Amino acid sequence: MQKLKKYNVLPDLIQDLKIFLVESLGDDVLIDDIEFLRPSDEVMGDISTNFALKKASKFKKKPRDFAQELKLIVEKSTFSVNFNKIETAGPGFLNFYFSDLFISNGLQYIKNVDKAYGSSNIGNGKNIIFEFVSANPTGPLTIAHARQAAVGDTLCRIYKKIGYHVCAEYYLNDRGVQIYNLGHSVYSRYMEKCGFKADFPENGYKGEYIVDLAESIFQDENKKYVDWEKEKAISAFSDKAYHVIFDEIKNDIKEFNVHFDTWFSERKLEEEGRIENALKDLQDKKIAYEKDGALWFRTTDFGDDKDRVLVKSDGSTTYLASDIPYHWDKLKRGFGKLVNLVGPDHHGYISRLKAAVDAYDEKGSEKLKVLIVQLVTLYRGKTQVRMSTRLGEFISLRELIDEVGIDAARYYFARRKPESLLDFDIELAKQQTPDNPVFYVQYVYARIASILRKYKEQFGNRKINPYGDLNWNSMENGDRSLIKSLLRFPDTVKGAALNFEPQRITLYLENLAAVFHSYYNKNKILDPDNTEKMDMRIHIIKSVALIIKNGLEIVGAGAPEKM
RNA sequence: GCGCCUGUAGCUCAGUUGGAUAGAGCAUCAGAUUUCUAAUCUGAGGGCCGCAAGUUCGAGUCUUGCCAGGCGCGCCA
Repeated sequence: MQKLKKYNVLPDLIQDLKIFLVESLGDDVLIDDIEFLRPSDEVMGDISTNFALKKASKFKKKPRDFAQELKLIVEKSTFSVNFNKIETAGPGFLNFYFSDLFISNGLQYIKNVDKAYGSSNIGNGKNIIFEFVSANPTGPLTIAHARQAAVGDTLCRIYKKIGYHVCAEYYLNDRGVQIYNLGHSVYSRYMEKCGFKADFPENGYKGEYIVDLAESIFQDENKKYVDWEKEKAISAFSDKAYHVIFDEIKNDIKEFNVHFDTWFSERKLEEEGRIENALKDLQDKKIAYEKDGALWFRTTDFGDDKDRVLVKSDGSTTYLASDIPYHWDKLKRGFGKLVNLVGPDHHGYISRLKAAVDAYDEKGSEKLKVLIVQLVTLYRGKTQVRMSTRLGEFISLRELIDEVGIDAARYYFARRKPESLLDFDIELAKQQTPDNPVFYVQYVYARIASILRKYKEQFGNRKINPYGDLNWNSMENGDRSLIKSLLRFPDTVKGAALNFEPQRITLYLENLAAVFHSYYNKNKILDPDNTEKMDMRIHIIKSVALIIKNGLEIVGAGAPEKM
């Protein structure tokens, strides 16, 4: 007699079942032909396959007959122990219902691996780099940056979970015309402060923070710079200003629970001569040429609709000129996948960037994934808040953290598909009403924490059954449904990662929370008259709490013990 | 004009990458607490999935063409 095949994790069961079916059916079937999905309704089973429906014609059989054959094959196999029943249904679906053995094994597995539950080794240690935010250090981060930060950080956490070696990087534009504008703006405010009439730059930054910076320099060094030659002073002010602003950016990002591994400096790229080298390289390869006194990148060779300027006729370089060696550097560092999160205004830039990486590596553009993170439309109640960094009108990340709170903000940003526009009503978000789904999810954790406190208080002296000795016979349908929700977590993490869709995590959490709250209302957990059931349920809700906490952590929010 | 995104309930959005009877929250209405946290739960109403063709056993999902909205198309960043 063959040994029965027991499983702990859903993906493993499905994978082996596919392999088994391929072996049983012979050469004509590929593993990718077989697909398992989740029926829309629980009464239609826990997992189901449409294989019979899809391939019946190939086997010259009627779909329902074919499904019936498959049903018998699995029933006779060593897999049958994982299923309570298998049924053919509809036009030719085959529906599988989990056995209590599979369900209880699954729960036991969650308990055993604890915090690692949901992790997998799909990435197999491959290197992936996420570049996001990368805002110019010329002003505070806005709410649009906040969304990018939240989405990027969450994606990084998800990819770590599925076994990738992840690098989160911030590309710092610490040179160039915007940094000059920043210095010039502060210089003008400083000169005004010192009683001189100063010309404010046309594209200068008009925010109040510029005045504050000038004020602070005046406090520290008084009228020291008044006699300096203008350009020299502006250069000094540029340096001072961007360091102060960049430090604030770093602080805000850290407080927002967002982690960067590396901060890549454009200025350093220039100082090391790598921009120049890259341009020379392109010219040697004849994919850059001079025309009208400028240097052009022949991006049309790579599918762009027109060539792009690298060096302007005034001798200064464009962003693209720096981005080329920067992205080559990413490839040199051994990243097999480059993910860039950018705003929708950079959309036209994608083909340029693809050309840049292709110029270095034939497969460069396959490795590069540019994810557009859409804008946030901000509301205060019904009124839309218009934003412009240069005009100094915005809601900063700092204000967002202060007003809305980190948990709610992070959760809110993770909740929507990155490429969808997001309406963010500050008034609503800061009200902390039940409208806010993060509280609904966090409440699960707080409720369970409360039950566990009470359990310890009332039954703390009781000897608790070792986990393996739990009596699963007392499982009811409510228990089964709740555990089955828990078994979906690993696949959810995988799907969120491979599709770059963090909202799948929050969606899962809200669904799990709904299942739990409903369960809570119907089932008494602490029941001294039935300690076997109580022990079992304590283990179930501990696992629920574990996954809620794991899930919230992925989106950067916390799980409070009390609310 | 070209390109990208979006269009699903009154509102905000899901829809597991082509599956079975299209879902949830809010709002509206009707209920639930001698009980572990009511920030909760149970139920009801609410739909031309923008429109029209096509692909096939099967389409909210894929293709094409329209319609509507948003954004981008510089020797700006």
